[in-house]
Amino acid sequence: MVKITIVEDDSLMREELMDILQKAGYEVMAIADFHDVVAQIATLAPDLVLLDVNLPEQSGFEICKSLKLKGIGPILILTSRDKLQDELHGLHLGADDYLTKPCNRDRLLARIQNLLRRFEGQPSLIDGGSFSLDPNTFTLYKGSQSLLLSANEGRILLALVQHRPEIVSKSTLSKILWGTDQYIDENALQVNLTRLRKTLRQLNLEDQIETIRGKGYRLRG
Amino acid sequence: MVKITIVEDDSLMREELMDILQKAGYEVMAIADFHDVVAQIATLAPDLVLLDVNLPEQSGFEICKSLKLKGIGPILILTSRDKLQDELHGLHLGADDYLTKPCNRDRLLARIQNLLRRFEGQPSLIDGGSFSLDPNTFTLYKGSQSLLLSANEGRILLALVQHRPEIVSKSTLSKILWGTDQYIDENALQVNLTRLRKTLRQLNLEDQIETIRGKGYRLRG
DNA sequence: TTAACACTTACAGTTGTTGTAAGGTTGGTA
DNA sequence: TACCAACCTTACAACAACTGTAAGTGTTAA
Repeated sequence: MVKITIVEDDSLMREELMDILQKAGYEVMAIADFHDVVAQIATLAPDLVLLDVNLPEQSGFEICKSLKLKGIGPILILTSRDKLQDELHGLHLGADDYLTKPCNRDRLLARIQNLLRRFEGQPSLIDGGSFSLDPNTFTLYKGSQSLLLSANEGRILLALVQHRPEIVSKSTLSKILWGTDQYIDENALQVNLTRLRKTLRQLNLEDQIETIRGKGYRLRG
Repeated sequence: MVKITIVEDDSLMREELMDILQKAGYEVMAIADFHDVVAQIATLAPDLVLLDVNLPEQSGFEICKSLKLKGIGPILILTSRDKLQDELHGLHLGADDYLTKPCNRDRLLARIQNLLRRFEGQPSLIDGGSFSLDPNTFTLYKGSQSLLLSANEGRILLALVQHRPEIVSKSTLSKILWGTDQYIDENALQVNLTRLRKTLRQLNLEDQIETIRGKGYRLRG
């Protein structure tokens, strides 16, 4: 069941939206308390957020920005009038789509469907700053390019991405590769790092991995 | 340099769009010949397509659909009036955003920026209906799951996806795998199909490939 | 200058991918 | 029901990719 969270202070409008969405088969939750909206939404973990920009406590734009920073899903912004400034502002803050009130039922549902489709089929890639990594198949993406990492390359890079931008010790990497940090084969690890760097060179990402002498490795950014 | 391709038959409008985009720092290319637009765009490999739906030769919607099937995106659709039906139709065909003409300069640029940002980190996956395929690494995605196909498996599935839902003949597949349809090794192809199906079973996608006796294979949907 | 640390390259064992071969199953037709 | 062509499955060996080992060459900081 697809979950949608509505953030709208006008109770009449809110009821109408809930009604439309529920009849369309969505599981709808509305925010009633406008303190700390971002935390509430994060807890609800909806598949889509319907966000009015005119709110009592906090600007909808602020909320939009915070949600995007937390990597929370598609956001459809609602605004009362066709304010161009509002629209531009919202888009720049990372809103995924924009709709003016009062809104046509079919248009609303079409926009929502479109957003959900866009995000649903998307794999859950891990953000590495200037690239993304599929943690499952170790497919590496940069812009529209993609390439495959071998199992060892992928496991090392994944560890680095997950700890970014902190240092990952050799013993940690050793544990990841061979399940133990007891008897580290320093050289084997080294060879695998060389191989990873060589592969990353294909996407001009070689200098992303930084060596911290005596400590380990880390990803820039 | 970000490349944008404009598909617009009204030369006045086209010039204006080109001017706006060039002044904004984009590398702009316009389609002049409206035969086989999709192939032209594929060759240009733009970072974004600005597509008018009212075209002489072929419907903009058809082009939109074909582009999406080829994994080319993002697509910003232009339409003359605020036709709700056009908008809904476009969104359902996978357009990524929608704008009415005549369009405000700032709004156009904001929409484009937004689309580019959205797609920047994103890999260009090809939509296979209930799954997506990275045409480069042959990584297969379904929901949040992903797995890797071998080279042969990937090439077969890619061909099927690109022709969906039409039938792909054995000789076509043979040409894709071995560069020739002259001396088809029916059995070798068959074995590769069995292997692909077996792999797809892991994501419950096995029955996606349908056998058309005497003709070839096709993807459902 | 030196010793510890970091990096590179080549080689061989292992694993995964692919075409071949041989036999089984299915579906339309008489 | 019996037949045949089309389709499917499995096992095997040749081939390519990945990985650890070994034996070196650079680099850094005291």
